[in-house]
Amino acid sequence: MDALVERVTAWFADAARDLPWRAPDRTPWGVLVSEVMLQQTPVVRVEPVWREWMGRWPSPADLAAAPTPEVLRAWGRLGYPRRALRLADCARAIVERHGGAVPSDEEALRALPGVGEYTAAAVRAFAFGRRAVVVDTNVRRVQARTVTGDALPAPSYTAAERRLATSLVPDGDTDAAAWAAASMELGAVVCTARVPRCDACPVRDLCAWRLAGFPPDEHAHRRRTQSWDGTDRQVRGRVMATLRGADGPVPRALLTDAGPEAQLDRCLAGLVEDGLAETDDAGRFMLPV
DNA sequence: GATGCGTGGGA
DNA sequence: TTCCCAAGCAT
Repeated sequence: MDALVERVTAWFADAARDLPWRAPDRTPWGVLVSEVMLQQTPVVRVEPVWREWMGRWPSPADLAAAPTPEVLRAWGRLGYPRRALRLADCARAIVERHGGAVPSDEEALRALPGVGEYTAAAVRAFAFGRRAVVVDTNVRRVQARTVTGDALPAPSYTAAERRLATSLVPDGDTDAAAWAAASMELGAVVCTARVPRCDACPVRDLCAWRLAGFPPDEHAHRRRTQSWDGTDRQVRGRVMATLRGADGPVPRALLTDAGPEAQLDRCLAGLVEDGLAETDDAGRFMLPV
């Protein structure tokens, strides 16, 4: 197991992508912002938004004071706009609870809006260089293949995976943080889900999945292909795109292209409920002030 | 523990 | 074209 960690870490020292939230002048806040934006959203789409965002709101206090419509417009088309609201809530919580400085304690991080097990660990490791068990979808896949010998991890994160991940993390802060970054990077650029680049892998000779002859994914039948066409998500996305692009309040009549009447009303109510939209006295819709 | 939640690009 | 899926979280 040591060889796995050492070699992946050594590989990373050379192969790491040059990302702005990894720059020497990065801040804990910048790291936190990147982690939230990267929740289910690819690096290539996050990078330009992150740069714009950090130029505009370089500290938690800056974002805490930002008007919500500007926050939602700056979030743009990253997807899951509730993350933008939570990030603003998170900024306010950091100001109120921590004097405007991102905490390094994992429990305090976990208590922030939009920060779960993964993000708290990632911020601790990447922003503060401290030891943490950082397990994202990349790490799960790398573990599943190199150690367990499976093509892909189970659909949901298991206790066994957490135990294995914990056992792999080196003792010291520096080594642990390096392993976190390296294992994620390997999964992101080499040990990819669809077409892994095994010839570029630093640990192909010890990979349990390869040594077993690349057995197929045993969970394939359980991986539900998430339908998209006609979903509330699609309708909500269309409504939000319209509201972001509008200068002022939008009459409901201008939103009917988003979906069937009943579904539209359900989605509008949901967006208001979620704090992503508001109505005025005339019943028009807009981004929440 | 299962669901709901956006979006766009690559195979 | 269709399908898959990308640094998860909250409920």
